[in-house]
Amino acid sequence: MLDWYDRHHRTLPWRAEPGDAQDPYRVWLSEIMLQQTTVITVGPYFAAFLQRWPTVNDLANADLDEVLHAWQGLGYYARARNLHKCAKVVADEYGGRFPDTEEGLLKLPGIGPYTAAAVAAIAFNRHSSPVDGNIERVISRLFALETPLPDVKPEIKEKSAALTPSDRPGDYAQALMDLGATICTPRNPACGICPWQASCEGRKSGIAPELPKKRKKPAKPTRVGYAFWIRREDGKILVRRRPEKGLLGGLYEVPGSDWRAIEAPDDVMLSEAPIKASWTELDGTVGHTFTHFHLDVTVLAANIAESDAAKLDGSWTTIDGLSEFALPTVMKKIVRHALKYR
DNA sequence: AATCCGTGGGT
DNA sequence: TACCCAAGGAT
Repeated sequence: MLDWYDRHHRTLPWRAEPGDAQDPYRVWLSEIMLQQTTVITVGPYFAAFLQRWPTVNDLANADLDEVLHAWQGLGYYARARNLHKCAKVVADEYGGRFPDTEEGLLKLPGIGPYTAAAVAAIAFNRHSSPVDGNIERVISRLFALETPLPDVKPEIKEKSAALTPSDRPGDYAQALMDLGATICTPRNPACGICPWQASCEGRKSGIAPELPKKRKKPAKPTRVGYAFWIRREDGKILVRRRPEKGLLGGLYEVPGSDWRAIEAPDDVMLSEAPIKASWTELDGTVGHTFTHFHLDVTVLAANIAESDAAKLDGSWTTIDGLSEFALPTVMKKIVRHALKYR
């Protein structure tokens, strides 16, 4: 496997050249960003973070709002909140140095079993065996494990750990992930060029492409709601910061109603507007899909007097000034819709 | 243990 | 279109 890795070595922004020492900060930052996120998506975010905050101490000294702003669009925003929290812990309690063991790393915010093992192996050459989605796929196929996820996870971890060599465990882990990303792919795996084809039980029995088995996910429900596009006399728009926990926590939003499974009567929705006003319903709706539900938002627009605006909580901003706020993708869509139809 | 938590690309 | 999937973690 390491032979294959050396021959097919991918140069990635966070990966040190062969023989060079790894920077734990870069390894950690990349691993957090790569959680449930593709390499191609992470690239520019990683570069921007590294340029703006070259060390963990720099990141620790940033404001959370700055970090969320730099993270906007990447999703799973709890990662950004925990990233910042973790940087502060490392800077303030660990002298700016990451713990160099799996157990030590596991104690830090935002670092779970996978990331602790990955950073320990890649940054500190510890004999750890991270198991991500790629490695779950590779191992379940190699041993033809037909038990569905997540039940089979402990068995995968056991098999994977037994295979991990003492020499270059970090490169070994990255090799397995590269194998899963480029050859042992979810669909149409390229078994013919796989370095493990001779010993792969899944290939022998012809079930490799169907593994790992997973339980079917429940269908996503649709929720509906209103967004209130409120324009002050000077043309500025009202935005507000969402609570720090939960969906899109800590990011900014165009004020809105609750998002409900069933459309509520107009008077209920309007009672949730920040202010009484003469609303104009804009054409069409804004659709967005989150992890566990679809959302359809209707945008209501109103111009309000300066005296009324003074009663409202939030921040008033010009259209251009919106770029200074951390807006999740659904809110960017709402802004675009409002500007198009208003 | 099961649920919550984003987004963009591929098929 | 409607799914699936991606270097998962917190509660």
